Amino acid sequence: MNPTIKDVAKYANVSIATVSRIVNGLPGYSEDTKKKVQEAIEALGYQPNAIARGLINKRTQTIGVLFPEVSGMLSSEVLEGVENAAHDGGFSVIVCNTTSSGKRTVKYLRLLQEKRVDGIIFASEDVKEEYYKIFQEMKVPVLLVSTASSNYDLPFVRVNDFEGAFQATEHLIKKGHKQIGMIGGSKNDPIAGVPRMKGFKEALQKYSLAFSVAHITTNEGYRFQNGKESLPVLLKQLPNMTALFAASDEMAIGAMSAAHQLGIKVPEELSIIGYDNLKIAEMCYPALTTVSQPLKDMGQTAGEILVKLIKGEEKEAKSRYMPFTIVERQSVCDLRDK
Amino acid sequence: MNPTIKDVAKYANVSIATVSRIVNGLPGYSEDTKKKVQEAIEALGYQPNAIARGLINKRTQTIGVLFPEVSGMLSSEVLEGVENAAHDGGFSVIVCNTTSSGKRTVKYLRLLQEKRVDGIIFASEDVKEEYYKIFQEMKVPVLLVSTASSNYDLPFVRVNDFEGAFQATEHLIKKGHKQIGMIGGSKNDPIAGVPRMKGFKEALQKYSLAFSVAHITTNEGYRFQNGKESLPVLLKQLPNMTALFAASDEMAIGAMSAAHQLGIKVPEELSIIGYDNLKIAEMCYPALTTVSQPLKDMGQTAGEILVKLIKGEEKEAKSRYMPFTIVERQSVCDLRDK
DNA sequence: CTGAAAGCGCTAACAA
DNA sequence: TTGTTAGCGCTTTCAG
Repeated sequence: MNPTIKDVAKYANVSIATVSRIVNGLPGYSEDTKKKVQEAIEALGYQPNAIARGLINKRTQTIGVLFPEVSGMLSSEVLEGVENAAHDGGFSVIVCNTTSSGKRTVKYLRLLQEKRVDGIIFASEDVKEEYYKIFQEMKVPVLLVSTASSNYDLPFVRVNDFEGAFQATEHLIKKGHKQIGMIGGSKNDPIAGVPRMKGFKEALQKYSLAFSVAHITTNEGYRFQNGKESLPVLLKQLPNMTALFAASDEMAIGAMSAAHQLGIKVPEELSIIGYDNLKIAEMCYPALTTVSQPLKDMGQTAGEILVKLIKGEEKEAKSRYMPFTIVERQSVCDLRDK
Repeated sequence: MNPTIKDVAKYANVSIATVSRIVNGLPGYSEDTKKKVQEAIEALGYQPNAIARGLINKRTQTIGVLFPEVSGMLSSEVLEGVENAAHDGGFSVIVCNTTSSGKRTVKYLRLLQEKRVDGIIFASEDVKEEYYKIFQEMKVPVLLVSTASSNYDLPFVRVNDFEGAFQATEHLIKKGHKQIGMIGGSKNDPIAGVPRMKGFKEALQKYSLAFSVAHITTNEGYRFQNGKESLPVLLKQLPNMTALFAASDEMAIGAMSAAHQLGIKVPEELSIIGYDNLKIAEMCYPALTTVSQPLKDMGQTAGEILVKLIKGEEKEAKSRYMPFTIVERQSVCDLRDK
């Protein structure tokens, strides 16, 4: 067994209260006893038991983070930021992979409740009523990252997707493109689906360019495969398309891959702009021009806000829109050059 | 405050001991009281407090996982497997990002010790003496994933890197390549560095092909940038190289990117084989032929073994070499066709 | 079948 | 400056 505070007290010939004070840096002892106790701690290799502390303090110094997919490149960057902020604030993070399953999410939420985590970060998924109820039961701060809740008032940290999509499309337009298509997400996705399509549409309209349903393909997910399969159908719908906006980098790269196979040159014959700025965006060829979400920063910010909320340094959580930028690489060509 | 076992007992007019028995599925009560208690639990929304349980059971149902970089694509796949296995076994996982810093690693280990985690998974990094000492102090099972310890006897789950590299090289040779180069890792890396270079070298020798220091470039890391910068120097050292083996997918793709920029066609003029089979391997163009490590499986297996060890279902942990395969895609051409 | 009570390791009054 | 003591919420003997 690990030595306990009692062992230390006995070894140093003091009471456990004194040891506790010294360990916690509270006032109330002489330099002399302090030294004695520290020697005892050293000699015994004493480590305070965080579990016992948690029981009494009602604080576990732990937060839970829920992702739909921990191995996704998007999640993992966000996670890194969260973990970093948590660590700096003296918290540990428990990761939960919901796999987008409602049952699993609820199960995890219950678990986090039993483990008495001090706060929760919920990422990239819509908040169902079920979840919201548990959040309320738990009475711990909850923060949404790269998602928002349509139905409930929960603080979030994310990018303005409408704006991001709008500017991405505008970027294409300003490069002289007039026939622009979009590989979109799901119509039922109120977070990454609808707003990005809306941003695309409104950008076209602002510049008086043609827009119809034929300009967009929708997809179940935002993966490579979705993009790859979407390109041919978009091409059929919009034969003289010179540029496209994909609602995710993975889809953009899928489209790029399909283009290669079809013998379509990127960007000479087809310009592509993505969304996310994952690490792969600069690894593919040609390197992908994309809307950069500050993923790690978003995680970090969410973590920091959550920690402040837990510590009571901040009372009301205010939502944050994070700035995005358009990162120009090689996948978009300028039509005006010709 | 959350309701406690006391509240339930009072509500149901029984003792806390009885509630405890029912909650834990132990025998010793009538159907009648069981019903009463369950109603009380329902009515109060009682959730057992895992912290209090942990204090008494000396089990937190939590494991710690340490990665040098949680946002790496390799780490995140392993993490997914670990999380999955842990969850199935009734454990939560705390992630720790060591950033390859010794100090930070030690700090985390201490933290996990204080939090009384039941086991540890240590990934992708060499085990320093400092760490090993803490492992021993903690007296919890430790499992290494995709790494091994040269100095200490710790169970691991990984791929045989020498064999993987050997077969990757052999694959190139069997496709008729004779001038083969390698973009290697670090000479000081006993895990992914040395064995892969050795595998490369011995494969060449087995087939009586030329080998010299000029056939390998070494790198600090295994990143895209390393590969990108390595290609030109390797090309200078080995001007008539027709194929190369990169010690990681990221480096392979970096080399591919550099090749594109130099106007070298892959695979027609230069074949490339990677190592890892990350998700990006099938996303790049041409899709990367590579040595596939079953990353998620490795994490899953490690998680499962650790859980068994914790539960005492297994006494001695045996190390496991996981099978790898060569995934043929489009980045290697067959010279014999000509 | 059920309850009283001890105690897990610690913190925080309250005394001394 | 120090020690005593009462819990935190739970499990687990040990009686009844």
